[in-house]
Amino acid sequence: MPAQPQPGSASPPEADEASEAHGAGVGGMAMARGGSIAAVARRVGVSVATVSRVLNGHANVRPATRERVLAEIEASGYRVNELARNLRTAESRLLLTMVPDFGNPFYAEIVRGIDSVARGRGYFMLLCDTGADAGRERSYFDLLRRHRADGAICLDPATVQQANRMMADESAALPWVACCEFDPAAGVPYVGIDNFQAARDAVRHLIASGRRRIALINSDDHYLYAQQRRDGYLAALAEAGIEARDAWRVNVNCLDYEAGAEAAAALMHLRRDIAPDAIFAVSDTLAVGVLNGLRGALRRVPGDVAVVGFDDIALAAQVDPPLTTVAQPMRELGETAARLLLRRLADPQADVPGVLLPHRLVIRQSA
Amino acid sequence: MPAQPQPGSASPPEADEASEAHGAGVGGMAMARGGSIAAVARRVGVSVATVSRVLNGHANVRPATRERVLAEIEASGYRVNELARNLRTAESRLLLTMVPDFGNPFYAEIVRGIDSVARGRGYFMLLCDTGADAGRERSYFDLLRRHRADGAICLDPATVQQANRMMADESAALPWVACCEFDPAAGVPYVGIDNFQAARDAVRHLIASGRRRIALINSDDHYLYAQQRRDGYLAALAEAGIEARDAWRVNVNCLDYEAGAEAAAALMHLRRDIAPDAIFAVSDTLAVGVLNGLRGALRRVPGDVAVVGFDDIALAAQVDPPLTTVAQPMRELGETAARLLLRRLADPQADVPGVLLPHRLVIRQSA
DNA sequence: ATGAAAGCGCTAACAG
DNA sequence: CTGTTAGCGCTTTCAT
Repeated sequence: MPAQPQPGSASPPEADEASEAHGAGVGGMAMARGGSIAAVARRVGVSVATVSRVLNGHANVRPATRERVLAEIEASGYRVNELARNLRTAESRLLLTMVPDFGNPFYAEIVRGIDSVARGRGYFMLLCDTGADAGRERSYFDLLRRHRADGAICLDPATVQQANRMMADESAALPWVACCEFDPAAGVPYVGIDNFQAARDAVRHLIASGRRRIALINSDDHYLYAQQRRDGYLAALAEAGIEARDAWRVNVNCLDYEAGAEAAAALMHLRRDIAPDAIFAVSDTLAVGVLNGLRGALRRVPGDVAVVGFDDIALAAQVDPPLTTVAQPMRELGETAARLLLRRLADPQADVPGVLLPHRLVIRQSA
Repeated sequence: MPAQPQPGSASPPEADEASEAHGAGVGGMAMARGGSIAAVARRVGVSVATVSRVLNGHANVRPATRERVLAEIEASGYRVNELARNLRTAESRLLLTMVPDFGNPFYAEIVRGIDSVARGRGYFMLLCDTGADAGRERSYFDLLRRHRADGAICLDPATVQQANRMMADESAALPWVACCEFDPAAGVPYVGIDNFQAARDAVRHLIASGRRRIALINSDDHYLYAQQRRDGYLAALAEAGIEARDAWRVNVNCLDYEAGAEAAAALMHLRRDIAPDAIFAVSDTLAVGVLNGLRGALRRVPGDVAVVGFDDIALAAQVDPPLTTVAQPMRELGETAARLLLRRLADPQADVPGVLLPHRLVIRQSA
């Protein structure tokens, strides 16, 4: 490697370059150490094209020239201005992720999966908590149209449905993928699990262990995933010849602990002969709340009431008793969503498939 | 409002505009409905400047003209290209948030606070999980230098320290604020709590309720916040005349449930006469793990061992027994961090202060 | 292998 | 009140 000035002793860039077209004055953008690509080019004595080639690792640059450019970049601390690059290449290299609530560990883990593959492919993540401002005037998809992000992944069931509804044909044209909540008929790439089967598996387990009065704490029935899980629940009851009582079904509009605790408390107020001896909650956070609500109602788990959750977040193994739950491959869900989106971005023509990932019933001690 | 074409019947934009300099061909950027600002201007019969003025709500546009422009924008579905705007205005309107682990509800809630004020001021959030790729070659602060984000908020203690160390003077020059982990001497704006006091409060509570053999499960002692909490712990013991045993202090390098459970199990293996009758964990996630570890060791909480956590995440109130903990104003921490950063961005000269927010001991049933 | 030059779409002087 | 115009810093033909 050629001799270079020490980083600490690097001369103040541009200090005496009178020919600098746009100086480091107030408001100018070239205030960064190293200035613009033009400044680097001039100092090295090559053209901006050459510097650009070096920057982007193009092959057709003589090694000696490349070295000189690299040395100057190193010495001056030059950094490419991605604002300019983005305009020129017409891409932001940002992926928009819409999540209903990243306080929920389930979503947090999916987001992690997205982040990991995105970063590996040179993209960063724009994160929007859709629950943060429900009364928003504009669609988050506008961020795509305004070129703020190149593509989007939507984890929010409400937003997924709104998208499928509001932009019947445009929806499929925009580069986005639905994650967890999806409508195969919408023509939008998606990744999720077989919610019907998963719910049926859970309820079958409850039935197999002798429970007959099984309650379902579900999220809003407007959501497809909620409908599918409800249907799986009903199917399991039906095939066991158990009459499904309306009183056993409660819908909550929020998946937090309190909602689960309240729902469980309400369920325990049912007449003694129809009071549930099992509760299936469609989210582990809900189920943890259920455990708490049951404790408040002086019920033992699983003695008096068995509890099955959904997702298998890390917390599920920590509570008392450890939660039996339907595991979703959260990490893979996020990774797959990102990969599908990236594939779509690489080739807008490619028709990206919908993919279903396997779920798994994890039996611990709550049921 | 003047008559406008229905959205559904809007004519296909640019379809027959031969004079379009850069068409909607492959690779062109103006493929968005409505084309570029120039296309809108031409269709309305005004200059690009006028359209830009309307777009940006500048006052000096005749109402009639404004209406015509607005109508065309509405009809064509034109959306401003933020890539171009960003280059021109030299700002990305993105805030970078670095978090060590957004699976931890503590950070998730802070991030929410950041997101909420950022969005309210027209900024979006670039979220990076610093734990995701520890062996990264480049500093996340490079994202600032490359103009990928206008400013940064760092929630990761390791990254905060690295920043303070690696860029002694440059650090203070970059627009960023430290959150939760901070060094007042570094000259970097920050927001956090008084960790020393908070820890002392927690341990004093334990002592006041008759505990004498108090263990501390702390994070890595390299972190300032860990040192401060340790000192608060030691101070409380000292003022009560309790000798601090080394065996009572365990450091973990990860704040997840398992780490807490393991630490608690280890602590319960101590000789009977020095086995702790209380455990103070510096994070609620750790404390929840402790509860689990204690259960495994057949200890009762708080009967045999009292437990105090830190943060007061929503989960704290749900576990059995409900966790006594030091509450941090998570939401406000995030909001304040964002506000400090935004203030710095609005006026680079302004010297933004460090701010300490109040903590509060929440007494539930674990201690 | 290298350079000259043309913009990407937008904002903001400046001029009228 | 409106238009003309000069770039923002970069990538990328197209020449040489």
